[in-house]
Amino acid sequence: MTQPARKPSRIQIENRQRIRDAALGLFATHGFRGTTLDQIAGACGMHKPNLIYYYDSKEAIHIDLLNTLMTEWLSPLDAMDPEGDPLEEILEYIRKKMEMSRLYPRESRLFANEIVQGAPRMLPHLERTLKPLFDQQCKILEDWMAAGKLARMHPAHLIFSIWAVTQHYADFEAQIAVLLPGQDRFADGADQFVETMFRKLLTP
Amino acid sequence: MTQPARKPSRIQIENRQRIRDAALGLFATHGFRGTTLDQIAGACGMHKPNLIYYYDSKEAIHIDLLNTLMTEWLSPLDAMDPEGDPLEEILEYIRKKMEMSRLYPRESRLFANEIVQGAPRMLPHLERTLKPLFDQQCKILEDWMAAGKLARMHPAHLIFSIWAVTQHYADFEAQIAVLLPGQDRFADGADQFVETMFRKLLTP
DNA sequence: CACAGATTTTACCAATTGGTAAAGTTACGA
DNA sequence: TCGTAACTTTACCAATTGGTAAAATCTGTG
Repeated sequence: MTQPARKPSRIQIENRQRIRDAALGLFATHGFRGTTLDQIAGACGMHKPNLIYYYDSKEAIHIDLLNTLMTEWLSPLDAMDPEGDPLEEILEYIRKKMEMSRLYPRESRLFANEIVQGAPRMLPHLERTLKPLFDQQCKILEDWMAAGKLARMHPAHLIFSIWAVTQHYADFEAQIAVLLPGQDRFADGADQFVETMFRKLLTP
Repeated sequence: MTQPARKPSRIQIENRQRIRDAALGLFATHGFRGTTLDQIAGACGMHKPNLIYYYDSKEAIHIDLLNTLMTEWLSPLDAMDPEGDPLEEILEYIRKKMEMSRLYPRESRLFANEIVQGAPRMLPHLERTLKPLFDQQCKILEDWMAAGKLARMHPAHLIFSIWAVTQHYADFEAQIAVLLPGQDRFADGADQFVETMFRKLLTP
């Protein structure tokens, strides 16, 4: 499966990174089929066959991106502490998600693309990795609500709404840019709005 | 621009509709470049050159879909009445948006695809059609807040959050299906959660 | 029915695209 | 510094794809 085998050389590490970086932006905006190997090659100053030297196929690049995405993407959710202050734990999670939309919009859009298209290459990942984590966090939320520390609501839909609102700023950036022109979409009040919104929702 | 010219015959009307219906589903899930004319032809039981008989090009089909989408998509937003009860007007808008996610997920995903990819064919539409309507609705919201009928908040971000949460159920359906398996994603409590969420947020 | 125009089908084409073969070049340890 | 393995480049290919030409067929109307 992996191609040149054993110890990746310095050049291999660097060039694979260059390829991933170029491919990430292209896949995120044009989708998998909308991106050509020539585009990726051009974006990272390499020749097409050189890509295939580092990755078996175009699909292999995509899969590699989705794999690394999956782990890094979920880390903030994993960090919620059942022993911490419920409201602050959730608000901190929301802050991290907003920061990710600001710093890594390409990753957010890559994920959005994959899910909108029915998650053809991610369904197993979602089942094996996301689902258990999701269930676990739902349980934590339920316990907090049962203890009266949070307003009662459907925990799954709460998580969905957090994902929806925070990722919207990355995924629908083009639309927001039209509707709030000239403004910094984040500095402008998005963070404050989102924090206020969920604080109001969650306070018992 | 338009091809066969004057009065569209019965057959033309029917077949264009068949083409649009097939293309909508395919564009929504595979994106523009990820969809082939052969796929569209196969999905509506026609031959490829027959599509070109009714539409000048693949792009013409896509543009036609986006045009009709744009008008139908915005109609619920347009229906908000400045004279009505603020909370009920907004909640009714939210209900309509949830219903649209339930009834027309393909349209929602087509729109999402287009925006995630930077709205290459919709930017003018967004500027000319959506922006004025958006500004007008923001003004209405501001007036309601100034009159103390709604909690004070940034009206633009309020609208974004409504769009984000309601469209999430259509656009991320594949993810939700994994996380809430076997359940009807809408009947299960999405509507109730969303209504409660925004009622709590908006109540002064 | 007859027939003109509308519609459908078959055969085809040029460009693009993912990928390969193999020759050339570079980096690096002995 | 020399040789070999790692890396890069050039040329190429088969399949796919958007689209065309034109023959075949169908439809509605006088």
